Amino acid sequence: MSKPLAPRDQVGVDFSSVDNVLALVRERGGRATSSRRILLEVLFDTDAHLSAEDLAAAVQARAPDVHLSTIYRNLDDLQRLGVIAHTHLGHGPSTYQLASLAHAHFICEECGAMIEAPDELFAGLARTAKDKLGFTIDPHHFAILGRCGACS
Amino acid sequence: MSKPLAPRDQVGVDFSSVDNVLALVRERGGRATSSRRILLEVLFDTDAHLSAEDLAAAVQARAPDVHLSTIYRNLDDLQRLGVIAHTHLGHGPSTYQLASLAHAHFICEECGAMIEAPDELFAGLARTAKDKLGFTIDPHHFAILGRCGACS
DNA sequence: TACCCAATTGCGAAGATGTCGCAAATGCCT
DNA sequence: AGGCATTTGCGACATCTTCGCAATTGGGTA
Repeated sequence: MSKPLAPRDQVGVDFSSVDNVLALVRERGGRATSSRRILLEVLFDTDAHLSAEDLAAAVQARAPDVHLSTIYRNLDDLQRLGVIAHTHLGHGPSTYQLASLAHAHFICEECGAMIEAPDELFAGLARTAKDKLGFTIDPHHFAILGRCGACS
Repeated sequence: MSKPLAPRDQVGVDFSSVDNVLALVRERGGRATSSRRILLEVLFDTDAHLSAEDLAAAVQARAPDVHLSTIYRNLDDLQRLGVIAHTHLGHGPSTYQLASLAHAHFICEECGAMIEAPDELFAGLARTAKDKLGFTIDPHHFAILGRCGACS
């Protein structure tokens, strides 16, 4: 399970449950290991933005020997499958969540407040960037920094 | 020279030359050291996006003993004065440039291409974020990721 | 069901980037 | 020229992430 999943191969793929994802993992030559299953259960069970360390702690609550590096490797694998995505919320560690939950973020550089935003907000920029630069933006991967209302 | 410069104190401040900046440094209780001067000369002399290591290499070409940590400290100081700004271009180290040159960036997640963009492009998003979220965006600090025309 | 082998894991080391403490050196004011 | 606060060189440390490697394990096959 090492190559990225081409978009066309994802047609009809169902990421709606841990078992479905694990079935996909096997289809791709991967193994349904217990650390993988527990990690997925944690991810399916939250809508928070968790760092690799957070996830390791949650997984280790149920399987203490799972190593942080295993978490990182599984996160990479699941990301290549398109099941999860990671986001950079300003400085600090990356955070991970189910790809289906992806959305944009505004982070206040002063107080650190995070505002989650619907993609519609980026429709205008997406169109302009496409028209003027030929660039297709991904508003999810990196947060937009600035000042929140309270701090500005 | 440890406190940030309040915006009102910047009225009329002239950052247009190394000597002017150094004069400001002194005004604020700092010293016009040679590592500071050389670093500023390097920064004034390029419009590229240089990492701390890049800058250290450039400075060390003229003063071999300047340590990387000195570069970091001087960059912090100059940033607090508002002379320079740093930008995150996707993964990898921060890059630094004169604040007067600041602009937005689009980075292709596939090929790494960087497109520099005028701020006008963000006018719509800036207004929408302000209206709907009370949030004032800083489009310079973090790049917008996505796919360039060639890769999408 | 036992076997086999590639996929995965635990573990520690190492890499990348940035920060810090401290004693020595150095601007700059008088 | 002297005094002293600022700055510097240097190495250690902090944080986040990746990697090498030998041991383990999932799961298809006989």
